[in-house]
This record gives sequence, structure tokens and C-alpha cells, in this order.
Amino acid sequence: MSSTYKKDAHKKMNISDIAKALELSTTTISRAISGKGRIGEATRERVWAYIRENDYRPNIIAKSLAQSKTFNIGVVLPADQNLTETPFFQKCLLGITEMAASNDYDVVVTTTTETDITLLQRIVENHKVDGVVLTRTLVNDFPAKYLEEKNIPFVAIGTTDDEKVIQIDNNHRSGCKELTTLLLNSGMQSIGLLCGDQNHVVNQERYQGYIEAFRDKELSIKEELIFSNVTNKAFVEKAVESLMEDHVECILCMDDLICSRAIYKLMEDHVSIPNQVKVASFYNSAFLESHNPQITALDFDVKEVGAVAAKNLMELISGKEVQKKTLLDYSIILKASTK
Amino acid sequence: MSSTYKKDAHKKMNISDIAKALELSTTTISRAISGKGRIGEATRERVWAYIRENDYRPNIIAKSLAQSKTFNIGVVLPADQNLTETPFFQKCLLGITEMAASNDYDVVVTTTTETDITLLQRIVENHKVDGVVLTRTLVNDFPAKYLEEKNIPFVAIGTTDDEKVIQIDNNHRSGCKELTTLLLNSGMQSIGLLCGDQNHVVNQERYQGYIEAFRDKELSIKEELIFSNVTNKAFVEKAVESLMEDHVECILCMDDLICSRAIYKLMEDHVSIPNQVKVASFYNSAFLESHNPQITALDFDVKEVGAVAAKNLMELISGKEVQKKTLLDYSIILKASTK
DNA sequence: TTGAAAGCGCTAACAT
DNA sequence: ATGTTAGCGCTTTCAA
Repeated sequence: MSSTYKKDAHKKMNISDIAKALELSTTTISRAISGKGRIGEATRERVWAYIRENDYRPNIIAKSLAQSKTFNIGVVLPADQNLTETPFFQKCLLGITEMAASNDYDVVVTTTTETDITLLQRIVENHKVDGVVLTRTLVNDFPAKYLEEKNIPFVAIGTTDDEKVIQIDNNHRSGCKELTTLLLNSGMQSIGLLCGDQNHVVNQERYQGYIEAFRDKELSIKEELIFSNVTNKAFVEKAVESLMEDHVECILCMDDLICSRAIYKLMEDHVSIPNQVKVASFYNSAFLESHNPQITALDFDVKEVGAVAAKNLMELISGKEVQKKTLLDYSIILKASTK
Repeated sequence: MSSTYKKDAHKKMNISDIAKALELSTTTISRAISGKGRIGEATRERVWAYIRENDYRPNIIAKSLAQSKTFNIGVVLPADQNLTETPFFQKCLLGITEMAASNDYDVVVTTTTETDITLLQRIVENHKVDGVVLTRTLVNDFPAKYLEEKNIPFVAIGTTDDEKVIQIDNNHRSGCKELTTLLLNSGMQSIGLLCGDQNHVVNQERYQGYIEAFRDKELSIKEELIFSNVTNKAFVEKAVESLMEDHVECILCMDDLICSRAIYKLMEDHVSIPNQVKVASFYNSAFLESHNPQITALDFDVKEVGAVAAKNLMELISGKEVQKKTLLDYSIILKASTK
């Protein structure tokens, strides 16, 4: 069984069909549609009536060509395997898409890895987008550098040293600091930290939050309790073992995948949460929700960060002033795992 | 701190700039680029040399207008909250994006819910895409019906009754049947089933696979062991309790979120896997990987299914014949949870 | 093998 | 308030 697609025979209506039908000029139709320029209320209504009646849709491509604008924003997703496992980017994309649509923009997605930006170059150099949203920031940020160099409007979801970049981020640093402080205030002294990929700025921020919490209380930081780049199951297991040997009171995990792995490891070793060790995560997702006891975590409105990023980008594109850095809030969800 | 974007002053090169520089006509340049139509090898090479040297990029928008093609494919993602938690769609999207790019297409994403297809209508009626990939099928498939009615080329990832729809799917039914059969062969008799949303065809397929396994062995199906629409934590917990009261030997979960919830519930109740009850999932993801014992599951190459869908759609768009139904393979990963 | 010219559908100066 | 006209950058028929 197979199938072929046959094009519709009947041609689409265009602006000059309307002009003819209504005995007006195409300019007038254009003005009636866009609302720009002077036009009589009567003719305006007449045009709209015709449009509604005949279900006319303007050809965006032609508009694009005339205005040298695509009305598309590009969204760059990471192609790395282990990031497709996290819901962050998908939620972000949802927020971006909705905000874009409500401003009459559409979303073209593409992917990059930390070193390969050819697919980003594709959409940019083919003039497919008016601007770009980067959904994460890197310590050595190739995509950002490329867009800067090409002078393409873009915003980044995340934080970066590069002051020229417009950034939208949840306040990870502050959230992690507050959560850590809360734990320290409850009398704990020794808190282990399992960090994610250190080339991702977000993980650096989370790390700084942890450090600052200790600094503010003038507590010494024990390097042996901090594990960086705990990016796979084996690393998590080794780190957890080591932390338990050091008799930490609490294990902080930078994201929910690390946390989920840590919890399983603890269960396997018959370590009871929170009796023998407490656990908290810097990122909350459905995969932690089912655990008993429930896990204390930071919660971010990821869809919102996407929406704000899209909004900022579209304003940037339209020449408006845009805030250099937007920090969104977080909430701390205290649950039984740290009681 | 704020920032404004300033447009680059220097105008982009176009086809007639090249024509002038090389003292040729725009037609010739166009032919040299596209490779269509007769053209002398010498001039052809001369044009390409110039293009390479000056890093010229054709304006796709103009090409689109001239050819009435966008070179975009639309991808429809579900906007439902609990689906953003699963990695399926993101992986799919990755496959689609890569395949599209390698055929000089780009990907415009949009979202729908089970009842609201306005954002899909947007990209279709604004002529933003040449065709559409639906990333799931529904029992009552509004998006598919809409696209059919509008006569837009589209393919669906998933299975559907509608014979006119071009479908690409992993062989869920067969996979689930094989896994269930395997369990039955190992001597189990009573196997519980926790089903996902029954409006998603994929869950119907999985259900059928389970049923067929029993039928083939002429075993009776106990309705009380099958729970449908187990779409939240509370439902999973109730179902698991009920199954344990019925002393099932194994619990089959339709996806990894259900499975993860079921496992936590079992742990909470101090039920040992696989000693007291065995567990298997119809979908494998990183969130199950950490569990000890590891969980038996079906594994699908999701990126591949996306890639094939994109390929089929692009062939459909270009008027080629396309297979009505493509079924991709699966693998069964047997782990300790069913030993 | 190459070129002239019309056209894709819309916008925007510049008239009137 | 409305119309004329010249593009936007590329493709494509038709002619040379």
C-alpha cells in the first residue's frame, strides 16, 4: 500500500483578487489588513467583511520578502544524548512556542552540540529566522559567539559572563544558596554535593550558590564532599559511596536525574532517607514526585522562562530596548526527605 | 542595563549582483546554483567560484515565493503537561530535525492539545510549512482530520484506523505481545497491567499486544488485573495495591513514568522486586536505568522513528510514492526485575 | 548554452 | 482617503 499527494487544483486567493472584487487598489487592501496608514472606516470594514467571508489568508512568504523579515524565531536545542532525557528543554520550547504564536511569530527549531554548530549556521545563513533563542549557556559558548559575530539578534536562557548577551534565567544561584542555607540552619554541618556537567553554566551557578551559603555562615567547605561532572550512573554511585563513608548528613543533587540515581543507590545500600541521610535536589520533576519520602527540591517555572525569553527576543527584533538580564524566581519545596 | 539591536548596514549580496560581476544574466546564475536547465560547465564553475569566494547565500524566502514552497516541515508536539515529562517527543524531534536538515528542510514546531488545534491551523493557514509530522495519534484524531480536510501532506508517528493516513510507528503491539509471551512462558500466570491514557492509540496497541499474548496461549484474561488510564500517582498506587492483594506475579507498566511510580509504591510497601513481584515496562528510559534491580523493558529507537517520518513526509511533498505504513523494530531488554 | 522578461504576493514611497 | 508604481530576490517560460 502506498500513497501520493496531489496538489489542490484551485488557486489561492490573493490581495489583488480582493482588490478587483471590491474595485479597490491592492494598497488599500494591504492597508486594511495591516491597519497601517490612513484608510476610511467604511472601506476598511468592507475589506474585512470580504476577507472573512472568503476565508482569505495572506501569504506570509510574500510579506516576508517585501519586508525582509521571516516572522520566525530560531530555537536552539542541545542534541546531546543525556539532555534529551530531561524535560527542561521541552517545557521551555512550549513556553517559547506559545509566546511566539501570540505575537504572530513561529518557531524554527534546530540543534547544536557543544562543538558542532553547523545546524544553527544553516538556519541563520539561509535567512530562516529573525532572531534566535539559545536554550542554555556554555562556559565556552560557541553558539553565542557565532551569533554575536554574525550580528544576529539573540537571547540566551541561562547566565553568562559575556555582558553583551541578553540573558533570561531562573535565579539558580540564589535558589541553591537559599536551600543550602536552610539545611545548614537546621543544624547540618556536612552536606555533600553532586554536580552535573561543569561546562554548563547553570551547574556553575548552582555550585556557587552552595559555596556562598557556606561562606555566609563562615563555615569551611570540605572539598572532598563535592563531586563534579557526576554525569553517569557509575559516577553517582561512587560519589554516594564516598559520601556515606564520610558520614555526610545530607546529599544535594544538582538535577533530578542525578538525584534519581543517588536515591536508587541509597536504597540499594539500604540507607534510609531521611533517617540515615537526607536528600535534596536542585531541580524538581515528575520523576522525583513518586518517591517516598518525597524529595525536597527547588522548583522553577520553566515554561515561563521560555515565554520571557521569546518575548524579549521579539522586542529586540522589533528594535525595542530589552533588559540585559532577567532573573526569574524559584520556590523551595520542602518535603520529608530533609526532615 | 539594556540593549538594542542595530541592523547591519551593508546590504546582502543577491543573484543580480553576481550576474553583474560576472557579466551574465540572473537566469544563468540561478541555473548554475540549482543545477537545473542546460548550462556550460565553464560558466557553471565560474559562478560557483564566485559564490564560494564571496560566501553568497541565496535568499530562501524569495525562492519560496517563486516556487510556492517553504522548505519547512511542521512538527506538532503535544502540549499536555504530563507529556512534557517524557523524553519521547524530544528525541523524535531530534531525529526529524536532523533528517530534515540533511534534505535542506527546516522544522517549524507547534503544539496542540487533544481538543485545541488552533496553533496547528496557524502554521498551516499562514503557509508556513509544506507538510506536517504529527508526533502521536489519537483515538479521535482532530489534528489528522483537519489536515486531511485541508489536503495538506502529512504523516503520523503512531498507528491509526484511518487508512488514508501515512503512519510510521514502532511495532508496539508486537513488542508488547512478545514481552508478555516471554513472561507467560517463564511460568507466570497472573500478570497485572497498568495502562496509560486510552485516548492515545499507542496505549491501545500495547494493550492489544498484552491481550494477544494471552489469547495465543489460550489463557483467560482477568479483567480485574488490567487498569486503564492510570495517569497519576494516586491511580498507580491504588492499582498496585489492588494487584498485590490479588497476588499477581508480575506488574507490566505501559510507560516508564507509570513504572517509576509503581516501583516507588512497591518499595514504600516493602515489596521486594523480583522476589515478591516482578516488574517490567513497555518503555525504557534513563529514569529506569538506575533502579536496582534493573527493569526489564521494551526499547525503541525513537530518534529513528522521527527520522523516517521526516523522510517519508519529504518524499510525499515531492510527489513520490510513500509506503502507507512503516513499522520499525524494537528490542526487549531482559533484566533482573523479571528473573 | 544563454538572456529577457514576466511573475510569485505583498509592502511602501510617492503621488493624487 | 485611495491609487500608482516600483521593488523584495528568485524561478521559469519563451525566445535567441
